[in-house]
Amino acid sequence: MPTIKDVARLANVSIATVSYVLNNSGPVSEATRARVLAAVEELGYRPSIIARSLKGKHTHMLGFVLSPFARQPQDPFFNEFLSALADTAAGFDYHVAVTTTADLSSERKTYEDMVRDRRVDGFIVADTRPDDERLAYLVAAGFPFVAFGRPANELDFPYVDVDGRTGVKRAVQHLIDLGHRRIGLIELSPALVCRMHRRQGYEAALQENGLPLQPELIAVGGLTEKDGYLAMSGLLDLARPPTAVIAGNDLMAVGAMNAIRDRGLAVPDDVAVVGFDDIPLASYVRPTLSTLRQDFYGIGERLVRMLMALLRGEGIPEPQKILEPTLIIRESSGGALIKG
Amino acid sequence: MPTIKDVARLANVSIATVSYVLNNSGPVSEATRARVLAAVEELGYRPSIIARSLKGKHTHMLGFVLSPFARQPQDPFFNEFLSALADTAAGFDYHVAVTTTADLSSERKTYEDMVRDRRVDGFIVADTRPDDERLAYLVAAGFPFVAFGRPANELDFPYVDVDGRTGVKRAVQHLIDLGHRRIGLIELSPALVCRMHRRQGYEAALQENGLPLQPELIAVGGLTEKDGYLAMSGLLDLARPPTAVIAGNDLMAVGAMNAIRDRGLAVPDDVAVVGFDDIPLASYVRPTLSTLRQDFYGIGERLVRMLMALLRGEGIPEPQKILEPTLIIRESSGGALIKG
DNA sequence: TGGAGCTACTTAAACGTTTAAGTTCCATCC
DNA sequence: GGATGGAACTTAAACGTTTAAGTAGCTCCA
Repeated sequence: MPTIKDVARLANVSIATVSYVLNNSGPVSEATRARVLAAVEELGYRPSIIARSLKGKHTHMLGFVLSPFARQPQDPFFNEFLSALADTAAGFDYHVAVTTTADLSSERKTYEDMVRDRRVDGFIVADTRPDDERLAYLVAAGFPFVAFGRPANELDFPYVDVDGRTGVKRAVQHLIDLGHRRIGLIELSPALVCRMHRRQGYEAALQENGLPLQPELIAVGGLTEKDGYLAMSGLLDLARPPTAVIAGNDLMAVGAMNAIRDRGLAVPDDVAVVGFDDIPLASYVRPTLSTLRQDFYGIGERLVRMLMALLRGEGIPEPQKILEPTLIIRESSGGALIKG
Repeated sequence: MPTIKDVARLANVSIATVSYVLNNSGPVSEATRARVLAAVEELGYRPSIIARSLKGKHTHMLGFVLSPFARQPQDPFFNEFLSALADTAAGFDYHVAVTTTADLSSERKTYEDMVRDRRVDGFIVADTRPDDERLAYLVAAGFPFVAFGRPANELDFPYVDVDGRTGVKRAVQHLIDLGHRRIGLIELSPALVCRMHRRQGYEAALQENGLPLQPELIAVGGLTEKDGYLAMSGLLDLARPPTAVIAGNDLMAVGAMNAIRDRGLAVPDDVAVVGFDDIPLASYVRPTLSTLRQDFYGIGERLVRMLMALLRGEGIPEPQKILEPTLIIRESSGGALIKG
């Protein structure tokens, strides 16, 4: 591996001049520049980012820590999101370092270690939580980061979030328009901030349509297919079960569909189902799943751009961006039938 | 951020002594050791891996490049696999750097860049291919790596692979035992080495049972649900369609099930289906999918251990390890019915 | 009594960059 | 014609480690 010294020797200049040429950071004559560049080419020289990092105080690495939730291999969000992170970072000559945490209790330590070891220049944090230790730590430490999701409290940091309130409201309206009056909600895990906004959208839609809020129709869900299955089973055990249900994510929606079918009932004829996310599974499953689409790739891309701006000390145009999810009507809500 | 100098000053020793204490690499008296350790503790000192890397020539980073195939967000393999990589690497104080490539043509360059920039100490390569440029380059460059998948040619490197031949053979036998005589095969993309072994397993099983090999029952598949759907549609268009089919992966198996259902036929009564992988989807889908389970997490873990041994210059106990997939019998093959 | 041979250190060079500070040379100006 | 200034360089320090080489002091033995 040739170093800057080899280049300098070959081009008959000092290493400083080579550095100036490479970084366009000093006055160099055209002739010398050409000579240096030729030497670089001939040797196939590439500067060592390690040496560069030692001087420059940055690692050209972005950190992404898989939360104990996201580590559940069922969660396909992470696939598309991480591709977006890596893709976009590459455009800035950055890479993404992925880490895991065994459990919630060691999570904070993982972040601390990454910061103290100066492994990364900044973090992308996903799935904000109420009382989020990660956010609290990073804000307190003044370490650069951006998040997918709003804070539950008044912490100030750049984020991108999806407007779950509007999304769910729209989905409930869709079901109401189809004639449903008893609409259930299978909630996301309380460990996620976005659960609150979705609940608000549910309540707002009922209220606007003069429908009563019936607490028994709101089921504590979770994240996985099994969570959705169990929650739906509970709803079906009700004296008067709902005729439609909205799930906190597609995985739980599929679980709900399975629970409905296992009771000998049909989707959407007996119970209509709407999910949230639009993971690939939503279109594989039969009946295909109506859902609220989140553009995970686009969100990841936007987050990296925000973080890069932050690292460069440039201003972030829209430091707190809320995106609208789009309602995708497929078979499971029965909406397509009405239209056809 | 305190440096080794601060520790040395506080402990009243030279920086070399601090380094010796930290690395257990020199003779130090107990008293001095205690003093240094106390100073480290008091300052919250952590060595800079960057400075360490500059001296030591290693980055404590492992590289994983998402291939243009795996980047298809449908592919859930990558989820579990990457978690395993990150988890296991963390145990060795290593991290995983994830990169993407836009297309096949730029893939080799991505590896070259990572190597020349000394970004990582070694690579984990997934999904080996016939004429694999990545493997050819890494072997030629003498850069440390391990692979998930065998080479198609005679390249020598450490790998873990799954015995697709035995797996598929067992699945075909399972279908034959259930009475099937016309068994179709929806193949994986020809871009994957493992396609060949699975085909061999298919042919071997037919031969052992005295069944003729009927080329029209072998469909060119691919990777996605859609590929499986199209391939199955083609098989169903045959004058005498198969009564059972094995797909190269679960995604295509689900596509095949959807194609069968969309024709008004039933799984497994009209056509039995077996997949490969056992991704979470396999148990969500109805009927649940019989499949050959690959332990992606275990494979990732093993690969990292192999790579670490390689980097440390230790010998690798089983440098070319073939794992057996296990046949998971669920509803889609009709096998559970017979048992019940 | 004067090494030899240890232990327990310290000194200083090295890793490959960036960059502040210095040097040389030449053109320009009063 | 000497000062001024700028262009085009070079020198050397610095980033935070590791480690080879050096040194001081001690014990032990011939």
